[in-house]
Amino acid sequence: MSDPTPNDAQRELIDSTEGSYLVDAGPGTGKTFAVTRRYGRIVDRPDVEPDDVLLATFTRSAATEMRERIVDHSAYGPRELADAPIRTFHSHCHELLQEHGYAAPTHLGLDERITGSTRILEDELIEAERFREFFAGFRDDHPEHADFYRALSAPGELLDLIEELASKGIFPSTDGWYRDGESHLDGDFEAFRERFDAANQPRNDGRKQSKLREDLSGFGRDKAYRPDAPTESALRGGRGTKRLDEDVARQVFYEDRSALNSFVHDAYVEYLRFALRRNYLSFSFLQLFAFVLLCEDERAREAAEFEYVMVDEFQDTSEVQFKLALLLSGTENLCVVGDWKQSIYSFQYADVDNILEFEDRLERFAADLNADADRVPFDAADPTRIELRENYRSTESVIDLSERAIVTPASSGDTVETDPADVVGLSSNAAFDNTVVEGVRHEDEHEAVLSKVQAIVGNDDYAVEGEDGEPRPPEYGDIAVFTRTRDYGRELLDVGAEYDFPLAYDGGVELFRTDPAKLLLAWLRILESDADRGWAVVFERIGYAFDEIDRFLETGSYPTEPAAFRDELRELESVGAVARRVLDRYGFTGDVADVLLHSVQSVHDSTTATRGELIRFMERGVETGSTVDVRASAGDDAVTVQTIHTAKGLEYPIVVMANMNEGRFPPRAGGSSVIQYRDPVGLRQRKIYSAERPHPHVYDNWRHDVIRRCLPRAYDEERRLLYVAVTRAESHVVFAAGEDPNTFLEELPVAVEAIEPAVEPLDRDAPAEAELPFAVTAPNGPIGHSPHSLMDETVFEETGERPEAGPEAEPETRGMDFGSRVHDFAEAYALGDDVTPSNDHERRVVELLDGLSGELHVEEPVTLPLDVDGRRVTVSGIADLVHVTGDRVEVIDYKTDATRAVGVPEAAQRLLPRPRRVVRRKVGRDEPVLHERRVA
DNA sequence: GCACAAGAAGTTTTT
DNA sequence: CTTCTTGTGC
Repeated sequence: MSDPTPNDAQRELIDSTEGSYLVDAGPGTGKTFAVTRRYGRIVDRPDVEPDDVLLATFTRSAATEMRERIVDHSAYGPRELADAPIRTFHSHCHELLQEHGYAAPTHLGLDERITGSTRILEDELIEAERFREFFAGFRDDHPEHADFYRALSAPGELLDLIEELASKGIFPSTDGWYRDGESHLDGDFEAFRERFDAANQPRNDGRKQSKLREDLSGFGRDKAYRPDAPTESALRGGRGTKRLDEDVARQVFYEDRSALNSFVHDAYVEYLRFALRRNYLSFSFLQLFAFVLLCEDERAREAAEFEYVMVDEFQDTSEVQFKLALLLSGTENLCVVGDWKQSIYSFQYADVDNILEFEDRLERFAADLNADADRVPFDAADPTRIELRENYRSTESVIDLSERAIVTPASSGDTVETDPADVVGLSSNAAFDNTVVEGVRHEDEHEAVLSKVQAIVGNDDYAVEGEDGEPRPPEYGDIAVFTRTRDYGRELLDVGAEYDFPLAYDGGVELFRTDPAKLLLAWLRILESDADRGWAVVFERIGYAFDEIDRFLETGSYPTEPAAFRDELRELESVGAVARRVLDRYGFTGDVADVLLHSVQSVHDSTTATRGELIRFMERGVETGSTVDVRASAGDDAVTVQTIHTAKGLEYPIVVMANMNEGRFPPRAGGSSVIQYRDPVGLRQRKIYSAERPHPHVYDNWRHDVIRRCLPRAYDEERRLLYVAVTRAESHVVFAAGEDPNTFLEELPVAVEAIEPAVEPLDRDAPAEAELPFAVTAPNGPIGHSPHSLMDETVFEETGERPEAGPEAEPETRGMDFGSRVHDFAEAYALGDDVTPSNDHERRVVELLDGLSGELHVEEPVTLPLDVDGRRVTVSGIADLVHVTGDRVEVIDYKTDATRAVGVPEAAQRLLPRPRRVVRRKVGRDEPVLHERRVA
């Protein structure tokens, strides 16, 4: 890739070892090459040892790669560099705490200690479990925060908030907030007012109302505000008014948030204590304590300081990581390397302003850290900027396209702030430029992609550079298909499997929604309680018809073979052994099965969960769609299918950017959290619960509704995503869309051709989507939907007046407790168990369920719009199985174990989904890479 | 050209 | 929860 002889800019970076540097290193500019050479140059000096130089990376694999390349080019061998500080921020913090961190918690007022046995909890799923456990105890101990428990829909929401605060360096202490944390929570009115004013400017020379006023059209509709909220017309003024009153900024910014602050504080600090007592630290807390340690313990700081600090992929760092880099710098020799255009990890708390506003932040953070002690250099830092402009990967045409992409609007109302002139332009080093940039379009998107790929393979028009530097016709392995979402990738894989198309998926799989997981869950349920919901799955898998299954379950006399297998499982000691036997029984041997085994085993080991808890853990995994990574090994001549995020850092001769057919973009994850932190307004609450009324009542926060429209969502990250995708390509870029190309595709200089997919489907009758495109009538009531929805306020809204009177002694009957109790009741009732309602809520549930008789529209996952008293209520859940026999279709929801059989209109029968094909793929001998995480 | 309302359709990414 | 579309009315 990059030439062994550095170009001028690389030379400058390599040679400039003293002082502060901000390096703009675009894709393919030989960044790793230059950074590793720079490192080598520094440590090869007689007075410098590897221990004097910190090279911080974002990922372990990047650290490994750096280390290897340094070994190749410096006087040091692998052994001498084995312990050199070339690491991720996280592992360095770990190291630091091991060495000096024993008393770190005391600086926050905590009595607990960090010891050699304190473990790092890497697994987010397990952390979520732990947090759930913590929060249950916290609720019991702190009844004073009851209003907030009602406000949260799940504890995970609070964990997310805590992690976000930690990523920004906002920490609690036992008697308040650490350093100036509280001021961040309170926000910055002046900064907010600037944004308010910007959004409140009338447009078109004053002829048109401000964006803010327009967005607030319909203010309060479908909302329940407290009585002190202004009416829509009071807020917006009468018709023809062009802007909101200036004073609104003040009104919405200032509200009493002391109870909120104190709730978040208490939960935060107690969770820190809980984690320490359980002897574990999460990734975020690792950084939190490292920061506190370096701030408070001068001796530790001095011992931890480096003469040289380099940070790779700086665009991916969080605020706290930036500050850690400063604290770890004993001199001004700080060099950060990155590319703001490739910052696509904001959900991971990466803060693109670290690099975009590097100079400002450097000055500000250094001043903050030095406010009450002399902690870091950089008092008068004047960082030098170095720009790497030579691109060794892509053709000029591809680079041009990418530089258009980074300034292309994502939607019609989107304004691009970036000035094209501010983008550091790259120049290509490619031997030849035969680049094809084109778009294809057909409503059968997947087929369109596949047939386009077929048209490219072996086609000289799409020649790529061979090993010898000469053009050669492309192969499958030269092509990568990128998508923004995992789902699209999996769909493409499913379609590809029908044609035996050589596709290799690389990325996350929704583990607990796979067949192996469902069967394992079923057997665990059988072992736990001989549960019908377990047996039903097992019998269905064997192939029994539903009436037969019903008979088994009713009589309790099971076929001998599965019953014998159950007895065999009962003999096994460990859950791991059970899992292995179950997976063996069904011949699940692929990557998914391996990862499942590992996952189940590790959860069980590390939380000492009982089997029952493991079952609930898996159930939650099904509900939340937890994913684990499965990486296909390269080598085979196959097209790589992956998300853009997964593809970052990689390169392919030909890139197909699929799924370019959505003009709209999804709301930001976390946007729906009830309690959230946002710059510059601090901690805010979207919904407010109040115990003042006889029945605790939920109000929407009108202030929040105004505030959030002053902080509009920017599409910069979508643009950066597109930029990352395009710059992966060496030679050719193809965009693929469905019927309607999105704004990106329309705005880019790409000819989009409507094509006829040439891949002949094996089965013309197979529907493109697993959906029953017809309405069916529910035979007798409620069975078959998830009672989850009964937690939903709308159900109560829709079914009549909310309960006014009631036992006042139950202030916590709403919110989570209420939800789960009603859920349990509803589930039991829906399943026909012999339960009788014991309070008004449950009576209401019975009334609701009995009253359901409307039309059912079944999809997968299921969304069931039901008519209740002529009004529409949406009830959702997951259908695990759509079973088709002849002219009947049966829908099962494993969670409720509910089944529903309905007749299918003849005309619709050919549209029925076929049983889902299990796609299994060889992934070579490599161990599957396991990265578990939650998906909100 | 602008204001306003209502409906429809989209509903992540993962070190 | 957001954006886009459509239709009505000033």
